[in-house]
Amino acid sequence: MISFMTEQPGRRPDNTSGRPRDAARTDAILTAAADLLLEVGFDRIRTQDVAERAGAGKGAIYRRWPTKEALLAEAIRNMPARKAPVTDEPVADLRTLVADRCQSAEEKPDLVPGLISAMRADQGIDDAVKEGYDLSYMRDTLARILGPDHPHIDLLADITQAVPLFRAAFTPESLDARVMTEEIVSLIESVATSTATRGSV
Amino acid sequence: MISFMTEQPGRRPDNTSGRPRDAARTDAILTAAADLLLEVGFDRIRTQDVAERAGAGKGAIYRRWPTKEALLAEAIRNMPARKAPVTDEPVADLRTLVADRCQSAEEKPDLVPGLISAMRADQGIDDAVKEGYDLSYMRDTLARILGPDHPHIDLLADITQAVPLFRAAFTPESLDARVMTEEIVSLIESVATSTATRGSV
DNA sequence: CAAATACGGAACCATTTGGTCTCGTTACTC
DNA sequence: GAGTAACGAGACCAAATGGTTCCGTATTTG
Repeated sequence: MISFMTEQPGRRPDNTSGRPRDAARTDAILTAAADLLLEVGFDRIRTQDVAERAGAGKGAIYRRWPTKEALLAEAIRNMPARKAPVTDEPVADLRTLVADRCQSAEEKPDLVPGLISAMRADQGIDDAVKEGYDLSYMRDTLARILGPDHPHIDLLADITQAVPLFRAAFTPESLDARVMTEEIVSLIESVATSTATRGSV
Repeated sequence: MISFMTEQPGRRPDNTSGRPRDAARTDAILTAAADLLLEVGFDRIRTQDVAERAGAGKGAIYRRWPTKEALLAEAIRNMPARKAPVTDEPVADLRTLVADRCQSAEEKPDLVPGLISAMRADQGIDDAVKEGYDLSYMRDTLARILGPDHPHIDLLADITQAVPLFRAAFTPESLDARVMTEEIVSLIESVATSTATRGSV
């Protein structure tokens, strides 16, 4: 998480005089941006929409961020990171993670496609998204099931993200979160069985 | 493949008089649109670009299609369908298909993200893409390896499409087509082994 | 040859939208 | 209280671009 700017070059030469920035406004704007990101996707957000939802004026936005992309990049970085549950049942932990991913794809189908679209249009967005895209929590969970050196961990981790995204975009009719979760977990169990049978590397 | 319009309501009440439409122009426009689709992705195509590349005027475009989306929808439908090779080595056939998919993701990383973006903006594009999205060739090949009733065929077929797309969008540094091909084929072989060991359903 | 329509090219129009500016007001420091 | 800057709201500006129209020309039928 990156904190909002406390000073802006050329705008606030003397930060002791005048009415101070309202931190609550900054927060409201970031929250509005994040909400819209989830609801309609990046490419359908207009600055006017963000301002209205935050109960703010566009001036309040551009006083804080130089461009729309800078605002949304910060909103993206502010989005909460996933954390992996750790119980003594690794497969149950995996199922929780996969289910979460599948549910997101089902309930907020516009988020990731919108991000893909935005990453193509703006380098700052591209950086922000890639920076936040850390699948190590998924790889760790898979490692507990398959063993730390299993050759398919990276691919399986990507699969847990890629398949829900893909189905949301191209075959929304096969996007039942529960079914998809079981398909994916079942596949991973199958891989685990295969390895166990043959003996690991 | 859908043929171009031979008559337009309100535009050509009498199709025997006047200079006829030039079929070569129609073709050049569709080709230009398809090329741009592969090169820069849907959302960066401007009608002016299509016209220039086709050596045509914008008038020639709008004489044939009512909107930009209609033109590009037809260009999408015109794109050649994949066909599955069938030898007596199903795994080799699979590798060919997967490699093709991975190479596309590597060489034309803007196509599919651009389509996703465009599907969000226009229903006609959404229809055209989904109509052309048939993974049965991949499922057939997988069925030859895993058996026709294997429970993971649908998921694995989606994986062959989704993972290259995902990596192209989010982790381009891990987008080596050869490596990715082997990862995916190896996973599928692993699943096949697992099934064979346990006996099929 | 006349009528009709397509052609490329360029000017043109209309809409959308990111970003700026202004106004009257409010909240802070000195 | 004086000075300064943030606030919401809305007018405003500028760029991009989908789509139309017009021009002079070429190609068809009759």
